[in-house]
Parts: sequence; C-alpha cells; structure tokens
Amino acid sequence: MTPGPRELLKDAGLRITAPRLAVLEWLAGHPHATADQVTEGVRGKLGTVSTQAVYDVLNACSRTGLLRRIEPAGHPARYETRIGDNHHHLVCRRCGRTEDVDCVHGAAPCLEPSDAAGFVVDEAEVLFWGLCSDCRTSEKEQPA
Amino acid sequence: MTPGPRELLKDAGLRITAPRLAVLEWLAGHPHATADQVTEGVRGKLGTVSTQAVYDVLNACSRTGLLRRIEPAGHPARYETRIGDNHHHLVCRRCGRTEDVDCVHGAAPCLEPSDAAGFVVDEAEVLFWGLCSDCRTSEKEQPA
DNA sequence: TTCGTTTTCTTGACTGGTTCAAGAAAACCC
DNA sequence: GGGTTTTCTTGAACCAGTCAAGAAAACGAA
Repeated sequence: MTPGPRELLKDAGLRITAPRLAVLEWLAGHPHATADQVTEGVRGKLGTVSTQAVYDVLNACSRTGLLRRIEPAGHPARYETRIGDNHHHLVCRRCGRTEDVDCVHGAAPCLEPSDAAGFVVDEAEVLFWGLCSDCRTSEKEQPA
Repeated sequence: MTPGPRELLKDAGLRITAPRLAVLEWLAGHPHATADQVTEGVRGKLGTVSTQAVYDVLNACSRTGLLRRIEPAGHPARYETRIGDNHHHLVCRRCGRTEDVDCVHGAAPCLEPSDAAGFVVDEAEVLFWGLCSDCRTSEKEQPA
C-alpha cells in the first residue's frame, strides 16, 4: 500500500507536525490547489495555521520531493501529491484550472533536448495551454 | 528578405514609434532578454524611455505575435523575436539564462495532449530545466 | 498642411503572491 | 526530562509587473 503522510515525512527526514500532516492529507484529496486553497483547507482541519507555515510546508515538501509544484505563468503556483511519474499538465489561461495529462511519449523521462547547449538538464516540463470548458462557455457570454 | 521592425509593426496594425522600433531592433540582437535588460538596451539607443513604455511595447508586441514571451517560474519574463516555429527552451534554474532548443519531434506543433479533459488547447510549452555551464562551475566553488 | 481623433508615452502609486526576520513553541534524541 | 534543533507565529518587506491620469505624439481625412 502507499505510505501515509506520516511515513512520507519521516522517510524524507522531516519532522512530523500537525500543519505538515494536514497539508499533505488535504492535498491528496485536492490536487492542483493553490497555496491559498491549501491554507483554507488546512484551517478547516486544524483551526488556526499561519500563512507562513503553509508556505514553509509547501516549500519543504517540494524541496524533498513529497510535493510537486507547478507554476503556470500569470497564475499562482499549484501543488500536487502525484509525483515520480513525469506527467504533464493542462492549464486554463483564464482561470488557471490545472489538470493532469499522461506523458505523450510513453515512460518518463519522456523528453530530451536535441542540444543541451552546455546545460545539465534535470527536468522536462510540458504545459498545454488552453481554455477549460467552463471558461469557454463564459467567454461567449462575456468576452474578455 | 525578412521584414524590418517598421514593416512588422505596420503589418500588425501597431503605430510606429521610437520606443517600439528600438525595442524590436534591440531584441533582435539580444534574444531572451528580460524587461529590465530591454529597458537598459533601449535607453542606450534612445536616451530616456519610461519603464512603463517598455512594458507596453513588450505586451503589445507579444499580444500581436511580434514577440514571444517566456515566463520561467521564479525568474522574470524573457522576450525573443524568433516566432512562428514552436521551438523550446532551456532554462538555468540558478541564473535564469535561457537558450533555444529546436523541437524534438520534427515540425510544429510537436505535441498534442493525450487527453484534453475538455480543454481547447492552443499551445504546448516545453521547458528544459537545468544548470548552465557557468552556474555549474560556480556551484562547485560556492554551493547554494 | 492642418485639424481632430486615437493611440501611446510619462509619472507615480499600487498589487498579489511569495519571502525574509525575529522570537516563541514544539519535535526530536539521548 | 533536558538540551538542541527545527518549525511555527507575527508582521514587515520584496519585486515583477500593472493600473490610472494626463501630456504628447502618430495617424487619417480634408
């Protein structure tokens, strides 16, 4: 079975604290949430948690690989617990809604640059930009 | 021959002004520059230009397709005049240096999402993250 | 050319997501 | 349980980029 948040934190060498458990648990059920949404969700579980604590948790977990952070240009960052398979993302230009897309070319890592220009590449990020169905509807009614 | 900035602006229906010409000319010789660098470069040509004017030019030209804007997470946006072929980019995590990479899978558009989840996709963005040669060297001397 | 309209430029204030800083509180290890 | 280390709270700060109002230019027709 998949390890729970408690084990994940321990294995990553991070202390086990209420805010961390709450963030990981909440995010598992709400992928692609923003820091703001996470804060709200976690407050619903724990009562009071500072904004800073949420950012610290998100950063610590992103750094250690427990969370993946997606930062679509022009939108606040989003976080997800699905890690380890390099899947990609669909992002709505208008509302920022983000959805998973499985890798187009089989297994990870699905892309290699044709010429790395002296760079040591460690990640290939693929973002598909467009409009989600909701925003397409509302755009007809009320053009941007 | 490739059209000059003057023609490009005209064809795009944009007025021809000194700041616009200067931005396009300067960017043609300095791809992947930040707004800040563009401002400096343009001031070298024209003397005084407001920051706002530069942003306006960059935005107007991006909107009309004369410029392409790349917004790597955690770094200021970069602009380039190479447009129309969907090439990709290498980005240095440390210094933000950005380089072109030709499309890995032949001609544009080289990528389609496997499942669009109701989105209407208009662009596939590919970013290769890593460390440029300079930053690799300096990282050994002075680890982050 | 000149006028009137429309767009763009200048100046200066402001925003929003995120980070920094100091100290208080909690988790870990023996 | 005590000491150390890490994390949390509070509140200020950051920065790329945007908004707003008015002055100044570019265009198009006469």
